[in-house]
Amino acid sequence: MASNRTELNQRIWQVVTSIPEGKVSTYGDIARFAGLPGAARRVGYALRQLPEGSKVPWHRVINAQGCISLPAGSEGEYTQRERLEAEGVRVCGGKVALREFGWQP
DNA sequence: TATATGACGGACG
DNA sequence: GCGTCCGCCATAT
Repeated sequence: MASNRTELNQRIWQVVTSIPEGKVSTYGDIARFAGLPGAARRVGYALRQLPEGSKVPWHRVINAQGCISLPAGSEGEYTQRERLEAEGVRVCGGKVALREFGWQP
């Protein structure tokens, strides 16, 4: 058996990869889909460990408020915003309209 | 074993 | 709508 850490990361990444292009999801929802309701923080921790060049569309993951959780002005925040807009997800005032782009299985 | 931390979420005033 | 506090899970030290 691999460590829980590896399995949970794999499971979380799997869910994130399942998000279709042009849609976004929240940490809490992902945690729920991964079988860990309430472990939103754990999702953030897993995404933080993602290596560059991973095929995981981590930019489609935002917080329940529809905002990018990364520090404003940081490289990650910039990259995420650019990628979302490139996929057709409109980011107004640093916020995303979950009513329209929120992905639900 | 205990304490602090984190790309969070929800409740409360 | 905004700022604050507490709870959740796993990891790191």
